[in-house]
Amino acid sequence: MGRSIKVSIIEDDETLREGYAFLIGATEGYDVVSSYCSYDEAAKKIAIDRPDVILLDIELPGVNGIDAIPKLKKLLPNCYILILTVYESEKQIFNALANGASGYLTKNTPSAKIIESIKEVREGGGPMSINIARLVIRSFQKNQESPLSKRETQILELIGEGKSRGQIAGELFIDLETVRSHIKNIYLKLDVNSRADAIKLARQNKLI
Amino acid sequence: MGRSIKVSIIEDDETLREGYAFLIGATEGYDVVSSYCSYDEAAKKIAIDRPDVILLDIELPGVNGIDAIPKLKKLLPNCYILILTVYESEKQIFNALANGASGYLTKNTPSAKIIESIKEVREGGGPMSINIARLVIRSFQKNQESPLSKRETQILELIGEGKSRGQIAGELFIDLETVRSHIKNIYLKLDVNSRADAIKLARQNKLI
DNA sequence: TAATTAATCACCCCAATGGGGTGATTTTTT
DNA sequence: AAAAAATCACCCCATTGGGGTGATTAATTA
Repeated sequence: MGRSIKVSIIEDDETLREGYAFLIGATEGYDVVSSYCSYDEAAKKIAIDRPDVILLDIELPGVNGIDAIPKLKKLLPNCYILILTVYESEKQIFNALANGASGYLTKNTPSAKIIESIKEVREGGGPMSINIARLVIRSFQKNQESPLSKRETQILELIGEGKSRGQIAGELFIDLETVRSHIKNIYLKLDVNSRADAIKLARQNKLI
Repeated sequence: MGRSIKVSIIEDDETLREGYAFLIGATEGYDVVSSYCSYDEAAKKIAIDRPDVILLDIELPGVNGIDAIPKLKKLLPNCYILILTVYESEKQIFNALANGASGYLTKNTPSAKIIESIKEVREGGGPMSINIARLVIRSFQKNQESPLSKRETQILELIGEGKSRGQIAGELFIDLETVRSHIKNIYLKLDVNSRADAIKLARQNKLI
C-alpha cells in the first residue's frame, strides 16, 4: 500500500472538528494534516498542508462552504473535496457538486462510512449518503406520465438545445410546417405560448 | 422487521441468473419470487409476482433492458428497478436512470453489496457502484476554467432556457443592446455563430 | 500604475424566426 | 370505430437573431 491519505478538515463546530480529527487521525493509513474553523483561516495555510482530501462543512462563518469549493480547488487543483454537512436541500447539493465537490455526506453518516468515503473519493469514486444518492438519481428521472407524445418530446428537447424550427425540420427530416404544428400542440398541451415558458415548464416537470 | 423483500430477476445468462437467485433467496429477509431470461418472458407473468424490486440486466435478447424499464414501471408502478450490468457507458447509465431505474450496479459488485442495495433501493435510496457514482457526480460538475465571464455564463444559461434577448434584458435589468453585446462576445469566445451551437458547445464543456 | 478584461450602451442592416389563425390527410393506437 | 399522433399547407406580421463598428466606464490583473 501507498502512503497515508492526508486529510484536512474545515468545520466550525469545535467538538465535531476535533471528533473527526481524532477519528480519522487514529485510523491506519490516514493522516490529519490540519483543521480549520473557516475558509478564511484555511486559505492562509492549506496550500502548504497539501491535503489529498478536504472534509468541508457547508454552514461556515464568513465564506460559506459552497463558495469555498472553487477557491479551494484553485489553491489545490488535485485535492478532492468531500462535503460533510447537515444540509440536504437539493439546491445546496447540486451547487456543491457543480462547484467541484467530489462527494456529499450528511452528518449522521457513521464513522466507518466517513473513513471509507475518504479513501473512495481519492480513488476517483463519488461517495454519497443514501439520501443524497436518492436525490441525485431522482434528478435524472423523467416524468413517466408526460402529456407529450414521443415526437413532441423530441422536438421540445431540440428546442431546449436552442434550435430553430428550420434546424429541427432538417434534423428530423420533416417539413418546417410539421415542426410548427408540433410546437403548437406542445404549447396547447402545456398551456404556454413561448419557447422559454415551454422549456421552463418541461424542465420543472421533467418532461425533457 | 417487516415481511421479506420480494425480488424478481431478469437476466439472460442462466448461470448468473441462478447464481443471483440462489444468493438472494438464501438470505434472511429476501424472497426470490421469479426469474426470467428476457423482458418478453417477464411481461407475461411479472405483474402477478408483484416483486418489490426487480434486478434487471441491460444486455437482453429482444427488448433491451433500458427500454424494458418504462414498460416494467407501467406494469408495476410501485416496484423499484435495480440495474445490474457490465455496461458502463455514460449514455446507458443516464438513459437507464432517466427511464426510471432507481439504482445502478456493475456486475463486479460483491454479493454483500447487491443484497444491501436491494434493501436500500426499497427504502428509497439510490445505490450505485463506485464507478457509476463517479460518473454521476462528474456529470454535475461545471468546468472551472470557463473562458466565459460571470455575466456571459449567466446570459448563456438564460439562452439555454430558450429566452430571447428581450426577455434576458428584462430579467437582468440591462439594455437589449448590452445583451446583444454579451452574446456577440460569447460567440467570439466559443467560436460559434448561433444559439444552438453555443448551447451545444457550452453543455459539452460544462460551461453551463 | 499601466494594461486587460468585464460590463455597459448605441445605431447600421435585413433575412429568418416565432407565434397566431384555420384546416386537411394519413398512420397508429386504443 | 373512435381517438390520438404525425404529417403538411397557406394566411399574417411584429420580433428576433446575427453581422458590422464603436464607445464609455468599472473592475481586475499584471
